[in-house]
Amino acid sequence: MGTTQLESVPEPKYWHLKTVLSEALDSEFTVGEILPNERDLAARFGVARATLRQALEQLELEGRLQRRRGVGTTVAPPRMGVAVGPGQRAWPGMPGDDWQPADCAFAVPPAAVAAALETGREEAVHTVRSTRTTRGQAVAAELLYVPQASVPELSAIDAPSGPARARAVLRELQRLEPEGHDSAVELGSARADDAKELDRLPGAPVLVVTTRYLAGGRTAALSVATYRADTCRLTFGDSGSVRIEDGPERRAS
Amino acid sequence: MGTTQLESVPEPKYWHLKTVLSEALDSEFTVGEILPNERDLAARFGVARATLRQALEQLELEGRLQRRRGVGTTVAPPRMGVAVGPGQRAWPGMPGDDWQPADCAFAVPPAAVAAALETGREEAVHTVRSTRTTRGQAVAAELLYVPQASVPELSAIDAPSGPARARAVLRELQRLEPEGHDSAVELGSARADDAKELDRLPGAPVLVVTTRYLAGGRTAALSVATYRADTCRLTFGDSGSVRIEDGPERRAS
DNA sequence: CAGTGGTCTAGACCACCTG
DNA sequence: AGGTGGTCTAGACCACTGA
Repeated sequence: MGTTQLESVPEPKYWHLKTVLSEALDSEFTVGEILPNERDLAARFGVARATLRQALEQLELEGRLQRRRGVGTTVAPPRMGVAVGPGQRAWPGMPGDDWQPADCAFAVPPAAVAAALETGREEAVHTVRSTRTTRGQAVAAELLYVPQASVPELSAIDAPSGPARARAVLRELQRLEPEGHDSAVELGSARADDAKELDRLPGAPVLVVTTRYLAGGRTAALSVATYRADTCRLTFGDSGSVRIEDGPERRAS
Repeated sequence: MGTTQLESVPEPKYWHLKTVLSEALDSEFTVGEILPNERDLAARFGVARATLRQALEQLELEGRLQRRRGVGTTVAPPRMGVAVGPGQRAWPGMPGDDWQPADCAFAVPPAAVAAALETGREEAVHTVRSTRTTRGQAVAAELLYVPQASVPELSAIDAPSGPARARAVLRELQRLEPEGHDSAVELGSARADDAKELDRLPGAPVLVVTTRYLAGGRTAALSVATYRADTCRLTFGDSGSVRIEDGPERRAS
């Protein structure tokens, strides 16, 4: 059959829509500008609102848009680079980092954490909750798990919880000799509590950075940090960060 | 008003559904097992198919499920750790890495890449396309941009494209004195070509690792590697990788 | 060819924010 | 109170896989 198949693989509407919108964002909008609302946009492009939303969701995932319920959709600024490698917070609680301890508890951690710490299944550990703020915006929430064995000097007679306790745990931790650390990054979705701290809805995409701190031949502490995937670019490395502007210049129409 | 508000913030159906399914996956399914189809599941839970799909999408994003059109939904194995830091491919083309060069072109790169390489806006660079395979599965697709200035010995008289050319570029690159590199990780969605190589649909969530290779005080090469976010956990660090099993044991029902 | 997940529609109501 | 994005429904058709 000599039929040449032009456009034999029609791309989905939402995909085409995303491309069109993306180009419009580059050429006709400035950072912070608000877009027309979803119902208007859908009508303008002649698609159902759900289809338009599929395109907007992708653009938000890529950090191009920011949507807030009750407010509207705005053009997002370029993602900010956030250092997570050596040099930045080589050891938890180092001065000068932008982490703010918020609270502390002494409780049995999730089984996965207990396994990594090599503690018993029912053994309680110090759990420090912190928040990382960059340029005035909360970008990450962290849970730091510290076995009692790592901070033997720490007595339970002080406040068993609260910010003061959190700082006490970090202070003790710093007295150990750091022997290094290693990290892993993976995609996740924000739990309800993390979402609240990050000013996002539950289920928002996040980059989960799991870091193991080594001292005395053991895992002295384990950090699980949850970064906003929409606004952050995590930088690793020994000599500054890669600075790739993401796309053509953004101009007003 | 003394009305205590129990359940004043009812969680969305899809969120509750996700929790229920997640627990079921832990307790009643084994890795690789196929779930009932979406229409059956939706009926079983008494929700619309779109709502059920919202829950499945989240679970897939978290690497718990794997869905394939025409086939079905299966329980995904734990994510595999993939090393992207020092030690693994300290310099592109090192022997023993699991990257496979596929092709090469000599073309003008995207503006963002040209800026990072500090090349002219219209200056063509060598562009090597590679694929990374781990345990028999394609996990990443990479574009490596190499300015002509980094490989001056390379003449254009050999094959201007193809796998042989790709290897030639990498070979020349290895002759430079590596001075380090730095990387950044961010969330993205797969372009059509990357999606095809990774056996995913366009728009699938990916982790984009941008690495700048330094030599002679300049950026000698720039790598943009696209990793499957659903199946990969990227590991960095100097002493092995963190191995966090993600959740309770998985058993058959 | 039957069955799967992927796309799309046209509605409805809800939660949240701001004036 | 009015407008925004977020959730949900009950359908329909399409693209792909495998027997």
